[in-house]
Amino acid sequence: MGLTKSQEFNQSQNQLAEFAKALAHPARIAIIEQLLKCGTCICGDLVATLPLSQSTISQHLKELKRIGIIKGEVEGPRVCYCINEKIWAEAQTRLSELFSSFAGKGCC
Amino acid sequence: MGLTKSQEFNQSQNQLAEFAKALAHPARIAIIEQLLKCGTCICGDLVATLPLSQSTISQHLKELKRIGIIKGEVEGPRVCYCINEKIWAEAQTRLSELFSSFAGKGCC
DNA sequence: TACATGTATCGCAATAATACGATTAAGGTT
DNA sequence: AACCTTAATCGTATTATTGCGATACATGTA
Repeated sequence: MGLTKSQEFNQSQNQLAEFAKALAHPARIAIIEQLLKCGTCICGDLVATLPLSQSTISQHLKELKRIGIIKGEVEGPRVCYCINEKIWAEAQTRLSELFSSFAGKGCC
Repeated sequence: MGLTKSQEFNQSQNQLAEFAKALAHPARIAIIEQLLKCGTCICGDLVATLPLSQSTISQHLKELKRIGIIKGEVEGPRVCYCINEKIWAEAQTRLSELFSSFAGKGCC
């Protein structure tokens, strides 16, 4: 049917998938990298840096905001974006839990 | 246009995005969790566990295999899947690099 | 060889994501 | 108020992803 059956999986699995989805596009990786590096930036900075239009970047920012990874603060006519420390740390924790649960049992 | 402009981003960004994409669906999280827990399993095990059809699960396995996160070994009539340690470790390294590069500079 | 088991692939349908131009909105500045 | 700057949203087109049934394939077993 083409409808992702999220409701058939548990909350932990869906949350992990959401965090991963935030990182699942090179443009969003680039946005996050810039935020990590600069601490803060406005949409216009990203438009100047990335090979995408303003509307597309705005859309990616919206998606990152929806997931919670970043937050934006209105600052006059512009919006200042930065990493949402709390959610960022949570994503880190959840993902590293997943990775570290590998016991290296080897293959068949 | 709808065409992801991967070629406009660097290899590191694309690779990170690919690793994240592997984890960006609850079904694939569930598959990976089962592999982490059991060490190894066949497609039929997953079909018994997950709320998805055999063909859909086979597709997710194919995607995970394409990215390299898992590998499959033919074992008689069945295929034995397991985590590809090397790639798994690389994904872990790359992702934790990203997360740990946060200096906590705070927002505007 | 005929059959059973387990997996991959094909074909299709539907939803989701990506991207852009144009427009709207919101906040300063003159 | 008129205008400029900046960002968000709308509308649309295109590609990607998800999902399933049916079928093909591959490998054992009777």
